[in-house]
This record gives sequence, structure tokens and C-alpha cells, in this order.
Amino acid sequence: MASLGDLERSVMDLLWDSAEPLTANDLRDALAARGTDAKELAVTTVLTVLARLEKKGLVARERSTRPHRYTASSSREDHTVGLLNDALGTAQDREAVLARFIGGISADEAVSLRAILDSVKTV
Amino acid sequence: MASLGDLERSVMDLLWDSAEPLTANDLRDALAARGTDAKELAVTTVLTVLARLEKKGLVARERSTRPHRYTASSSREDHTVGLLNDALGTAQDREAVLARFIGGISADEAVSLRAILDSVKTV
DNA sequence: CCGATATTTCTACATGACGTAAAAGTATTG
DNA sequence: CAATACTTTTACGTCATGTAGAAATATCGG
Repeated sequence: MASLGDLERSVMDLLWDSAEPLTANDLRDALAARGTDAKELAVTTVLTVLARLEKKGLVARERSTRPHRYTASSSREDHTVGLLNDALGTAQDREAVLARFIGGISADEAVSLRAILDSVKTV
Repeated sequence: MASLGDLERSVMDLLWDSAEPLTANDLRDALAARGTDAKELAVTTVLTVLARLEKKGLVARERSTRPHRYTASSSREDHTVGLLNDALGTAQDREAVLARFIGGISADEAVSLRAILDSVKTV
């Protein structure tokens, strides 16, 4: 899967958090508004990044409207799950990894994990 | 965390699978022996990669012995767990992600996951 | 319909990671 | 000490990414 650079990541975060599709200008403004990094990127920069994200399949664009409108192709969670599966690989040591991983999560998470597992199992 | 290139990954795999520390020459031979890629890398290539892996903290080297001997600093599983946590991030959507992730694992794995969870909970 | 303006596409460059290895330096050993 | 083994230094090509100017194209007010 495609890992993301810092800017790509920021753009995806904005798209994931937005209910509406966003334009390159929307994104540039939102990026400039973030934290202390009032960098004011050029719109072309944002467009380049969007094109790359589109090629990676992470973003869909509406070419029908004039300022093209961009949306995330899949949810943030689905994307993260993809990353998890990438990290886990097809290796045979999945269970060993999961065991260690679970050993490191919080008690709270252990509880909800269990709840999730229960609901899955019932299906 | 540091993600690995193809060669770096191959080297780590060999180190992870080896009980003994390995030398650059050991690794070069082992790499040449892998599958159909009888590339016969130069030893300096292997040494460069090892130096980079050392800088990344993934590999430790014994400088005392003359042909330096290299070992993986942490287990493959621990490394993978690190990747998992990187992928999950510190975000608040961990549970949503875990829910989706678990929804996608096999029944077998669900069972062992449950077993693992049980043992953890008892602690 | 036209010129001004907005938007997109094309092209470009710097940086850093990675694969790759020759050249040069240093240690070992007969 | 000379030959050999090993390590460090230096180097280059490629690719991903951040960044944006130039060029092309579409839109809009008049």
C-alpha cells in the first residue's frame, strides 16, 4: 500500500474529516489555518499532491464541476486497516505479533476488543 | 519508525531467522542463495545496508571480532508491533480501526485472539 | 464573442531514502 | 613486511515527495 508523506497525510486528514468534497483552494486555506504552520502553500502544490493521491487511489475527483472537487475514496479507518494488514504482511507469525500487540494495549482497549470479538463471533 | 527497503528487509529477515550473529559475507552468500535472484551482491553493498540498519537502530554490530558480526536489535515480532502502533498512531480512532480489523480476520485467528485476550486479562 | 480571471496540467527542481559498488583506508596474517 | 581481508568513504542512479512557475484551458463579465 501507499504510505503517505507529511503533506499528503495532512490533505487526507482534511478530506477524511470533511463531510463535503473539497476543492484545492479549500484545502490550501485549511492547510494554512492549521496550527502554527501558516505556510500558505501555492494552489498548484495542493493540486500536485491531489493528483498523486488520486493516482494512489486514495482520492476521487469530480471533474464535472469546475473547481474540481475531491473526496477521500475510503474512510480513514479502512485506510488504517490496510496499513495494519500491510504491516502484518502475509507472514506466518501473525499470531505471535498479535499476541505481543495485545499485550501492549491498555486495559480499556482490551475490554472493548473483547466486546468487539464477541460481536464478531456471534455473526 | 523506519520502514525498510527491499534489500534492507531481506537482510533483516536473515538476521531475524538466524540464531547466530552473521557477518557481511554470510549475508551476501545467503542473499545470493535466495530464490532465483542469484545477484551476487558486492560485500560493500551489504555493509552499506548494515550500516544504515545500524543507524536506524535495527541492527547491532560487534566491533570486537574482526569480521564484524551483526544481529537484529529486536525480534521480528517486536518490530512488527512497532509498525502496527505506527499505523494505528495515537489517534482516537484506534477502536474503530481495531473493530474493522477484527472484522476482517479469520475465524481461526478470532479464536486465538480471544485466547490471547483471556490470558492478558487474567494478569 | 473577447479579454480578464480562475483553474488545471505540464514541467521542473531540491531533498532524502535506498540499491549499488568502486576506491581508499585499516587491520590480519603468513 | 607484503599480501590479503575487512571496513569506511565516496559516489551515482532512481524514486518519492514537497514545492511551485509556466503553459494550457476553461469561465465569466461586459
